[in-house]
Amino acid sequence: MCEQHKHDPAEMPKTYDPSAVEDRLYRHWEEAGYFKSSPNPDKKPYTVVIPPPNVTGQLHMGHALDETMQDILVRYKRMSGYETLWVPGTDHASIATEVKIVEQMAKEGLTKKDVGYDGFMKRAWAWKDEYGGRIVNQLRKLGSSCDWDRERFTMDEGCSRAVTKVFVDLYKKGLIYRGDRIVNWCPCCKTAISNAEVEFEEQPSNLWHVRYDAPDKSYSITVATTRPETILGDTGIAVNPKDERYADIVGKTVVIPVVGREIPIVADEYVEMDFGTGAVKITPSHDPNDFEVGIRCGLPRMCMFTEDGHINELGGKYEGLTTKECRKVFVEDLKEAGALVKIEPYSHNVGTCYRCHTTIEPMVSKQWFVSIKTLAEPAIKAVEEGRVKFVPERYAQTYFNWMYNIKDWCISRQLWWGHRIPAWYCDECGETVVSEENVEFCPKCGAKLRPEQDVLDTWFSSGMWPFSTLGWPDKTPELKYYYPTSTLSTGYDLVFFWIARMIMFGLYVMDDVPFDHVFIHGMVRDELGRKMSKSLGNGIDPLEIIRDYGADSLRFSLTAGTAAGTDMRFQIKKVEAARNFCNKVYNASRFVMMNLGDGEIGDIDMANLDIADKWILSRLNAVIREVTANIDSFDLNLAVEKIYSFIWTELCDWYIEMAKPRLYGENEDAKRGVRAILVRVLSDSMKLLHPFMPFITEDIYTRLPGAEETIMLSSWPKPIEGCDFTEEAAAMDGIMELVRAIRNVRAEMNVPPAKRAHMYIVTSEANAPAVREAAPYFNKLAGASEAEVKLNKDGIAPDAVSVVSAVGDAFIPLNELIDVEKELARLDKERTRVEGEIKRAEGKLSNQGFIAKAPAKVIEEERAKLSAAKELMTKLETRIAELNK
RNA sequence: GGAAGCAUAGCUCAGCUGGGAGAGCACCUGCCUUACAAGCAGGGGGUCAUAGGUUCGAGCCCUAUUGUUUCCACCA
Repeated sequence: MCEQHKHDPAEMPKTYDPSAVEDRLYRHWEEAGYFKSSPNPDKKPYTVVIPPPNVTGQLHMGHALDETMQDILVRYKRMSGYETLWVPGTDHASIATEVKIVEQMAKEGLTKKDVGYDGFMKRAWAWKDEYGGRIVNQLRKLGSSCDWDRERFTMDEGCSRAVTKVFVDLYKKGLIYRGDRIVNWCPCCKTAISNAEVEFEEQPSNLWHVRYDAPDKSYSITVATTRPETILGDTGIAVNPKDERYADIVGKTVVIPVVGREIPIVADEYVEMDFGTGAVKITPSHDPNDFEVGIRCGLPRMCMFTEDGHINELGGKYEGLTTKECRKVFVEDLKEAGALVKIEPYSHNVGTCYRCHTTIEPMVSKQWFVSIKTLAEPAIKAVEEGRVKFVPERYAQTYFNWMYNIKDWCISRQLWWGHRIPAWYCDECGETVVSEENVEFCPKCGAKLRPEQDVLDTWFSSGMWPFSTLGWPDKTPELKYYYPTSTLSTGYDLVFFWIARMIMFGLYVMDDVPFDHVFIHGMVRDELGRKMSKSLGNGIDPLEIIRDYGADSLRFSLTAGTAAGTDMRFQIKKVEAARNFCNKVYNASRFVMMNLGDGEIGDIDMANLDIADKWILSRLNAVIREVTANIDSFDLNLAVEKIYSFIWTELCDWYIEMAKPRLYGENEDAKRGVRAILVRVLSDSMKLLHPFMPFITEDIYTRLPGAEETIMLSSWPKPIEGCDFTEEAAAMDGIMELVRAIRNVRAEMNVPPAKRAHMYIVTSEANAPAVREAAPYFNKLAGASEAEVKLNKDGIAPDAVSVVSAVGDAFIPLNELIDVEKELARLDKERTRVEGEIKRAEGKLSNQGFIAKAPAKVIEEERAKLSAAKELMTKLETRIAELNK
């Protein structure tokens, strides 16, 4: 027995120190192989793939929240008997990582050109090797129970093969094509990006009204534009075909001011007659709408910008200026030429790059696209049919909105870090070869092929994450057993980027959804509700919180008090509250272990339970049921709050106090009984809490007698059979209410806490057995020297302080202390409260509608409440009359 | 322009299928009661944004309004 106590509880320090526990336990778990999983036909699988963090990233609060959610589910399912696999890994994060490497090189005065492709890739892999392990170790600090043997990287051999195979397959089926389209161009990253990667920011600007004259000045037309510099690339002016103002000049030409080029006036439905002047300049190469108009009206394209956002050689004297500089100069020139009609202040949305926040320049260029509608259709259906469920449900709506309006996906990036597009071009005959294998010579003409330089959008590979990590394209046992995965947890910001792509690829490649549930959480904001960001400097480092308070406290603070899917503010006060809870849990367990004695801790002796025992066991059963149901429905906040209040209030504040008299007493049988219950209740509480606070619960659990090797592989608690003592538990609740009432009176009458008093509890025949059983607890809980249970008031001094309650009345002769005025005031307050209660209940019961339509159970409860209240009122009035005598 | 969320105690937020308003922190009072002062006991504090509606009954369902946040679209 004694050796089960790994440490002498008396030597346990008074406060819990997570730093002494967490790293040691994690190392032990990992070494013991508790996180490992392999296909097991005897069990149902539960699979989670981690949203792979950027390989060079650092752990932030968003990760902390995300990993905590996943670890809670994974640990819960593992304890519930599932074969549970959590696949960890990292994302190469093409553009994000490349931006960082370019920045790093800039510090050395180097550019990509200077180091060349090979030199750059060498640096990139070195960077990956240096920082790739960092975030993964930070995930360990949180307690994440991932199977680290299965760690993957989006650019590892297997994932890369998956990417190539899917690309080639889509190409062969005609679902990937290459063409000149208008794309979002980031002049800073020097690459095209997808629509999803553009963020719009409202910026104050102007609406410049510019007049275009006829070649012979016989007519003119004025347009309004927010981007005057693109006038250089104008190839037409468009008006609405119904617009009578311009009807007679449609088909004629005007001359671009300053530039001098002649362009046609065309008619297109796209133009709104009542916006601006009703005439729009058309720059097909630099505006998505103009691009479409250009196609419809047969206007030529003129690309004016270089890839780094400067005016190119077609810009004449403006060549070499940035678009911003050009705007300034060109507007001056327009003014000088007398073509600038007016400048109107105008605020509008400007597209920016989600990585570097540089203003996006829409530009026509040759890019690769996924023909997305074909993939989107089954993905929409899967969610409509509930094969993928969003939690909370409303995010399915967000998903549908995006999917219904989805545009072809630009997947090529003019970057180096990423999966190279498996395409080759023949400059001799113009052939394009797409192949899984490297090809050197043109199959048509035999000339040497030129390989594609572009890489794929990073989300192309992460979209395959749920199956590429399980071995696809190989037919692995893992793929067969673990796919589809179970729950995918992530923030709502990734619904389009990632979730949608995974569902599309999953259905296309695997012919099955990638996961059953998408569990969406919100963003972690700072104390003032602002986004945490580098520029604001308001980010809070989870690792610092872990260092100062422990991972358990961090996890608790991220879980409690926040509903799923909503943003939360990070408050250090919440972490402190969690830390205090850890300490409470720790001290409760210290108390239990200090009082275990030397004998063996047996099973709960069902034949010798007293009313307090029955109460706590009933409560434990209820909490087990509720917490289990809450986790099953993803209400993690409700679950953890219930465990919190069960442990703190019911176990610590009440049951442990009620256990003390027996533990400190002489009766060995009673001691044995109460010890068994304490151990069971504490042990089950630790299990319920374990998914949320893995470290402290393991630390405590493994010290308890009868514990298994580790809590994380122990079985999830089930309600104890035969321990739902409805009546006794209700009676105990009544007694607790009486105790609270007595404490209240003592406090209000300023009775010194140390002052003990003889008490009489007058109760009914029906309640007497329960009250008799509970009588000893009044000593400890209500400051009684003795509590004498009686069926009437005979022999009780008439001036004793009285406390009335449903279960019985307490009388405390404190003659020297009683203050009749005060006592009357207190009773009067009580009477007002009870009066209200009677009025409310009577109101309900006299309502015919209520009687006729409310469920019988509700009516019955209401009747019971009314009679209890009336009984109380009688007692109160009697007492008030006595005192007034 | 479209959509969604939020509005509950001084603060930050819970409140599951409608049946007597909760937590943490803060505040007031009293306690070092041999698990815990990071604690214990007691207390004050809310016409649940506003106006209607449905219902026997609404913080919860419906409609409108106001405020607020976010997402999507991007009419120059």
